[in-house]
Amino acid sequence: MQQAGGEMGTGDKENHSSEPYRSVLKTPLKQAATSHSVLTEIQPDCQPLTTPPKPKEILPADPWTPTSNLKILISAASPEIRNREQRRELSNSTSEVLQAKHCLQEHLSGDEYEKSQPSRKEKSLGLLCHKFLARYPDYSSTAENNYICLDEVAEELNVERRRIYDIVNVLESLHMVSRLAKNKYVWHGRHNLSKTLQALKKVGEDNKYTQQIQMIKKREYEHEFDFDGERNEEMARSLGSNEHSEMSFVELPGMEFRAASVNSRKDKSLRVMSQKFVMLFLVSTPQIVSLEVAAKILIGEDQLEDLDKSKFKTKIRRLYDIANVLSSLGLIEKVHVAEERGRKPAFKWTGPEVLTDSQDTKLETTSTTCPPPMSESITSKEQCSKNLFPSRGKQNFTRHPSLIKLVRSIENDRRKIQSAPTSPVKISASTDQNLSAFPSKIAQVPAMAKHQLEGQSKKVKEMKMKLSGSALESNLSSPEVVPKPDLPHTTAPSQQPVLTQPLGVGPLSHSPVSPVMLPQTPSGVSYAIYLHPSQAHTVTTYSPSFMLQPLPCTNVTEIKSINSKVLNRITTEEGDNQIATDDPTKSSTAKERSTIKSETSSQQCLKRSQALQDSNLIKRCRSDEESLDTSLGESIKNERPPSNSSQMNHEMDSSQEDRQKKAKMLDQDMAGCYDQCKREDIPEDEDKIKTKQDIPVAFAIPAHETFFPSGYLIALTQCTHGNKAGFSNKEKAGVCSLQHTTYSSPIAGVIPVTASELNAVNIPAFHITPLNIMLSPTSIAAAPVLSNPCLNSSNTSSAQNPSSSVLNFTLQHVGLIPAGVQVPANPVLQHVPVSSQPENVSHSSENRNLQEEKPSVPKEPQESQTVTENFFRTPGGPNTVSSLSANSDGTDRISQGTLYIPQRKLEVSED
DNA sequence: GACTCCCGCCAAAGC
DNA sequence: GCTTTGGCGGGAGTC
Repeated sequence: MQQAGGEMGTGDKENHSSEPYRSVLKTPLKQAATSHSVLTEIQPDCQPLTTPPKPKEILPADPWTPTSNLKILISAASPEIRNREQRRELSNSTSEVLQAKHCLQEHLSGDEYEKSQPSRKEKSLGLLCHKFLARYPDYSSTAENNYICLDEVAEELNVERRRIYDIVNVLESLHMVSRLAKNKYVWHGRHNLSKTLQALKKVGEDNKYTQQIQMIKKREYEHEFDFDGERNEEMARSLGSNEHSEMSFVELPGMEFRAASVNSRKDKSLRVMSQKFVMLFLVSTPQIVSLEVAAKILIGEDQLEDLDKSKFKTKIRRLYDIANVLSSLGLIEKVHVAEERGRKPAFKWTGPEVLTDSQDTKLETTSTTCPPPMSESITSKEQCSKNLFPSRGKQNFTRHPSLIKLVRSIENDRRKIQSAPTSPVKISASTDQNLSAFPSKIAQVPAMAKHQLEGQSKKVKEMKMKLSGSALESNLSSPEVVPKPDLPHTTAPSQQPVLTQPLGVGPLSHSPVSPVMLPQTPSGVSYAIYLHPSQAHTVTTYSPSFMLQPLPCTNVTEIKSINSKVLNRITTEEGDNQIATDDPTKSSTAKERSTIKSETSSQQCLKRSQALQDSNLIKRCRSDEESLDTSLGESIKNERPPSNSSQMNHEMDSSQEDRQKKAKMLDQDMAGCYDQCKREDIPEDEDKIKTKQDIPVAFAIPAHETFFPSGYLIALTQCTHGNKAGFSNKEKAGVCSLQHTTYSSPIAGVIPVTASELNAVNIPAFHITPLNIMLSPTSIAAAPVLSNPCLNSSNTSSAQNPSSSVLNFTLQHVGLIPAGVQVPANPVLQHVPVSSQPENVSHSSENRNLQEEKPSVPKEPQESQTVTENFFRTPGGPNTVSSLSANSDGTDRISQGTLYIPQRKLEVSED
């Protein structure tokens, strides 16, 4: 009896006032312990665990047993059983319940009684939510009683009303329920879920949650390594002053909250938190959000400066509450992401895929979710959007000027080059909200296959094998034509969606190297940057807009090969799972990542940096020579129906045919090389942690650069073993991979090549010798992960200052000059304008296992060259970059040297 | 020891 | 003034 009194005493006031008997039913272990302690305290000589005096009350007909509570729980989970039990239970009087409980306590020892109680898990909010949801249909009908009385529900579920509030609040955030009146809610089910998710995603994009996540991760990294305190503060201020801090609850038209109370504490409301939490998933790619990041973002929106442990812990608690409900809804799933300091809790979005574009709501529903209407009116969305930020002028985000330029340029190029309906460009929608002008439907496609591809390294290997075989058989000169692995998720007729997506990383990857997905360019080229935690911040901080050299997205094999062999790793600090799209290749990359020596990466990075200049030069040249355009169009034609290539098709001449033949031959060589690479033993261990010194290197390339040289794909897709003379098999493989990557890339022209290099290789005047970059422990390397070969749209504005090597290559392939002839480098090419997209850099912390273990190509240091921070910028502004040769001897060649990326120094050597 | 998250205190808002 | 809501954080249970 005293125990009962003690329990009552510990109940909250609402229990006292309105739910007296309910508190009796709740049987947390904690209460037992409390009762015990109370007894001990009040009656020191009382045997806490001894069976209390048996009351003389009549034993209940249905005595409680150790499994009685479980039965109740089970019945609650099953609507039929639940209702039956509930009816029976409700028919019982309060006294009977008390008697039952007392009886149970009487018959069980303390331990037994505890064991008889539902375990902690059985009382979890998630299970409770399941029970709650079981009461109502997923899709309510008017015929049903959809009203929810909190008191009744609480009673029926034998929980405090407080817990019901937790559930209802989250459901409210998804507009699955709405408050009708005091203690009264209306059940909507999932009817509005698609709309809500769409709205949330839109809001999340508008709020630049992607960037916020990037910043958070950047801060984490910087804080962890204590790199730059000032920058940390700056970042903190940036986040703390985030204009989105005032974001209010997202409402759907017609579903505004009726009660003012819902907005009274909205700033910290579980509803708002829930919506923000969901937003993070919807805008992230892969759709995995760690609790830590989510909590920091949510806190940051409140008061970053007040960030302390207690607040953080509280936020985490709330996020767990929300996550439990969302998990019950089948929207998320708990996972863990491995980090250097151990694994961290995270959640993966398992709900319907949400597209923000028009008709757009493509929902891959979960087992419990029925597909909502496929289309939502834009008007509705706009209304919703207005609702979301009724009073926030700041909500209108403008595209960065550089992006506007880029978009325009790309659009122009697209009109010129891409006319086919199946144009890859269309498929590769930008995931960057800043590039919202480009529908991102396609960008979402990769995510759809994420789950299927995750953890399927075997599949990836098989795909690689297929690709390799295909490559051998392929007569296509362009990597784009390489048969692409069957992607289960690809629903679009065009091949690009999945493949053109940036090489994502397995969401669960936990390598210290954080893969960062760079925002896709409007043309759809996506990039992934793998960041080493210790270097993540460097590049992005000051070169926010640089982009990685795109790799052909045609197949996984290429990517893998690149990652494992050539160390095309991109290290930027910004961006974590944001823009990275879920690509099947991603998982393969993450899982098959092998360690690579930084030297090799450095080499390639350096090369690419130079290539960047070259690409610009090519662009410039292209504007002067139609032949270049023809070449570009030709490459495109190879993978498109002639009828669709309006501008390109009419210019097939003998020189082009010649080039195509060359391309075929080279492709075969490439395939062989590729095969070789494929055979190499590539570690699949994702968890191998690299030392900070073992820095993956990748080269960041301005976004513009990635678009340009698409027209030269044909010539660049080749890889000849002869070029690798002097290299070991692995080295050859690496070189081949590099070449493959480089050449097959639409931006092949971006790859820097010196005249001497051209002489050294047999490949069509365009060979890239592996560069060895010696990275300091803190240096950053970025590697192209994936490119969209289909995205041939080039930015003429960015075509500037090409290097002689590229020019030679171009001219040779165009037939303007003999293969052996070399055109002198143009010393004028010192600065290459590049578009910056700082805000677009994404960072994926979940995918950090990208460091390769494979030995890198031996470095052969020669000369040194210093590249300033401005490497990614030009004096003209954020959209330009200084060439690598800015501090060199005036030539456009980089044979060896030090590459400085924002406060990071890269030791570059060349073979 | 860290992670989870149940539990209920208690204050704000609602009626 | 009572009730409803729900923010919040202690601390127990779990891993």
